[in-house]
Amino acid sequence: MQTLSKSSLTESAAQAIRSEITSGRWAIGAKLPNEASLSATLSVSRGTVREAVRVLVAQGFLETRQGSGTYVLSSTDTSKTFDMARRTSLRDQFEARCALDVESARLAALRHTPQVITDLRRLLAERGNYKGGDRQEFIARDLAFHKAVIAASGNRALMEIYDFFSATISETIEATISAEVPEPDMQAHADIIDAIETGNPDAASAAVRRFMAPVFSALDTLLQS
Amino acid sequence: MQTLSKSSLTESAAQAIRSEITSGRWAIGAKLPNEASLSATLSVSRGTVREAVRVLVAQGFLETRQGSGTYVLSSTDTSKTFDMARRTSLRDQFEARCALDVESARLAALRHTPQVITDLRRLLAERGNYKGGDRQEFIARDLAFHKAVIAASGNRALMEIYDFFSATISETIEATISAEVPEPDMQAHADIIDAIETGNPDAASAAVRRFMAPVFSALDTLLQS
DNA sequence: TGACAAAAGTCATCAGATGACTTGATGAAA
DNA sequence: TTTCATCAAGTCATCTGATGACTTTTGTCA
Repeated sequence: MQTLSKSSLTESAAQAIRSEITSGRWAIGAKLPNEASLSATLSVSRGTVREAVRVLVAQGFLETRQGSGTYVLSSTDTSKTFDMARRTSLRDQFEARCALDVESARLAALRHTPQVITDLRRLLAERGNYKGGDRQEFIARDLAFHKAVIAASGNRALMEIYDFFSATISETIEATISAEVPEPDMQAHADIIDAIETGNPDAASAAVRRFMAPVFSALDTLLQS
Repeated sequence: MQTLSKSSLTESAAQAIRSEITSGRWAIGAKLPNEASLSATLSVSRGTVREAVRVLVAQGFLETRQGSGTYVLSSTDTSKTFDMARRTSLRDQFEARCALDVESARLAALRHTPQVITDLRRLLAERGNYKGGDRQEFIARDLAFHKAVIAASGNRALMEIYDFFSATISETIEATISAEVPEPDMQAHADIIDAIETGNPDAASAAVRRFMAPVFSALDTLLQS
C-alpha cells in the first residue's frame, strides 16, 4: 500500500484498483471482486468503493454491468497523457497546434472538393476582420474557420487533437495576451483557401506557415518579457 | 456529441451539472450548491450526487474542498478528447502520427545539436534491420528511434501526443497486420538523420514523407481488402 | 434434451448518521 | 486598535444498513 502525501480514501482506493490493472494482475476482460469484497480488501466502505469505481469507469479503465459485475476494459491510462500535454508550455502547445494546421492544410489540398472550398470561403466571409466589438465572438468565428480547415483534411484524429489544443489555447491566450497578438488579416486566410483549391499540398502547408510566422514571433517576444 | 440512450441516474446527474458548466450558467470559480441542495434539485440521493461529482472532478470540471464546498475548475472537457481520438479509424490515427513525425523532423532540423545527431545515429545502429527473432523487441527499438526524432524537436506537447498514438497504434497494428506492413530499411532512416543534420527543415520533412509513403500505401491496400 | 421458473449474486440507489475540515464571528489579551 | 484563541455553523468525507433492478445460474418439469 503506497501512501500518497495527500489523497482521500476514494482516491487511494481508485489508485489501488488502477495499479492492479496497469500491473496486469487484473487482465483486460477480467471480472473484479464484488463491491463487498473490494470494500473488505481495501478497508473502506462500499460507498467509497463505488465512488472509486465511478472514477475508473469515467477514465475508461472499468465497465460496470448491473446485476453482473465490474469488468476491466483497458489497461492504458489515456487521461494521464492528456494531463501531461496540458502541462506543457504555452509555446509548445501553440507550436503543436501549428503543426496540425500545416499538415491538415496539406491533406486538405490533396482531398479538397468544390463544396469544401465554398464552405471555407463562406466561413471566412462570416468571420470578417476584427473592428472592435465582442472580441470573444470574433475569436469564435476565427476558430470556426480554422477548424473547418482541419475538417477539410478529412482526418478525425487530427480534428480531435485540434479540439483539445484550441480549447486550452483559447483559455490561456484570451485571458492573457489576446489583445497583443497580431491577428492575420483576411488576405492571409484567403491565401490558405486558394492554396488548398489549387490542390498543391506544398503550397497549402507553406501558406499556413506564412500565416503563423508573425503570430509566433509575437508570442516569442511576449513570452520573453 | 453522443448522447447515451440509456444512462444511469449518476450519469444523468453528471450530465446535468456538466451542462450547467459548459453553458456558462455556472462560471469558472463559482461555488456549487451543497450536496443536499443538489440532491434536492436533481431529485436524486446525496450518494448519487457524490458519485456524479466524483466523475466531474476526475474529468477536471470540478474541485471539492472539504469543509468549504465544490467549485467549478474548468468549462472544457479535455479528457474526452484523447478518448475520442482513440476511437478514430486506424488510418486516421496513423496519418496523424505521420503528421507529427513530419513536423517534428522539421523542427528538429531547425534546432538540432551535434549531440542529438550522435544520439540518433546510435539509436539507429542499435535498432538494426529486422532479421527475424523477437519482433516485439524490434518494434520497441524502432519506436525508440522515432520517439528520439520527436524529442529532437524540443517540443514536449508533440512528444506527449506522439506517446499517445504510439501506444494505441502499436496496440492495434502489432496485433493485426504487423507482419504485412513493409518496414522501411536503414537507409530510409539514415536519410532522416542526414536531413536533420543539414538543418534544412524542408528536406527533413520531405525525408519523413518519403519514409512514410510506402507504409501508407501498404496500409491502404490492407484496409481495403 | 429443451424450455421455463425460481433463486442467488451483483450493481444501483436511497436514507441516516458521524467525523473532519473550513470559515466567520466573538471576545479576551497585548 | 490589533492580534490571537475559541466557538459555532456549514460543508464535504466516510460509514452503515436497506431496498430495488438486473443478470446469471440452477433446478424443475415436460
